[in-house]
Amino acid sequence: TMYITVILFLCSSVIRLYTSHVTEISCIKGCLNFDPSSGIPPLWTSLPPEHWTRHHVCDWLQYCCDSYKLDAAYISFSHFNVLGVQLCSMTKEDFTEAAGICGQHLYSILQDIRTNGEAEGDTEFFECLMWILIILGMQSSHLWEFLRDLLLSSEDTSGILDWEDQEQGIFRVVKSEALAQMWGKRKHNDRMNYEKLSRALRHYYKTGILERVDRRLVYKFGKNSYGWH
DNA sequence: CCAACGTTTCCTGGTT
DNA sequence: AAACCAGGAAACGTTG
Repeated sequence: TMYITVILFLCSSVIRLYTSHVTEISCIKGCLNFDPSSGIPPLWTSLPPEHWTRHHVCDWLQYCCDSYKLDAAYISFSHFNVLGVQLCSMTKEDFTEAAGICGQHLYSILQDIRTNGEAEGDTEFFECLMWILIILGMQSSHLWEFLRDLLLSSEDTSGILDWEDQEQGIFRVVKSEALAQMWGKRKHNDRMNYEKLSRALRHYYKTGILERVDRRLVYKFGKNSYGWH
């Protein structure tokens, strides 16, 4: 239970963080600079260049050669048998001496990483996490999960949806149309409204996902829902 | 291509 | 009167 709760919390936070920036999964795929099917991204991507070991520097060179189609024959690898700190202190001239025209490319790539370093490391981390969640099929796409995650998130939901009694799983829809808009956004459907959302919720009564509460805009999680305690 | 699933859309009629 | 609620019926998109 603890494990599931932690995973659910992580999922909802990461997904919410992401859906606010990215509208489509394909977008996320496009942002990634590594092939998810071949495993995790190289370690150096999550570290600032200043902290790279000789090995990281080597990996980075290899990556640059592959990704930017640089000819390794022009690169004097002995010049790059250095620590990250030393690599960062190298001037553009040093790079040119070590790898000619490729050196200038490498120099600008490195400077780019250094300037965007922190943020890139962060987004990279979340992209990676996001991918893992998608691969594990943990992106909740069902309406009741969407509501549950919204209720569970510490994020300010601007009083759109609130617990009435979390122990019993009773919650209240505060701003019905705003909620419908959020759901519509998630499903890329701008024609969504509370009339239709509530119809979908009423379908849940027969499957035990929700139980009826005879109060306007109040719903209750049923025995076939989980993760809201 | 099929079928099941989870809605989405539309609707009629009733309640607060 | 506006906003909700109850479900039937059928269309729809995704997934297995």
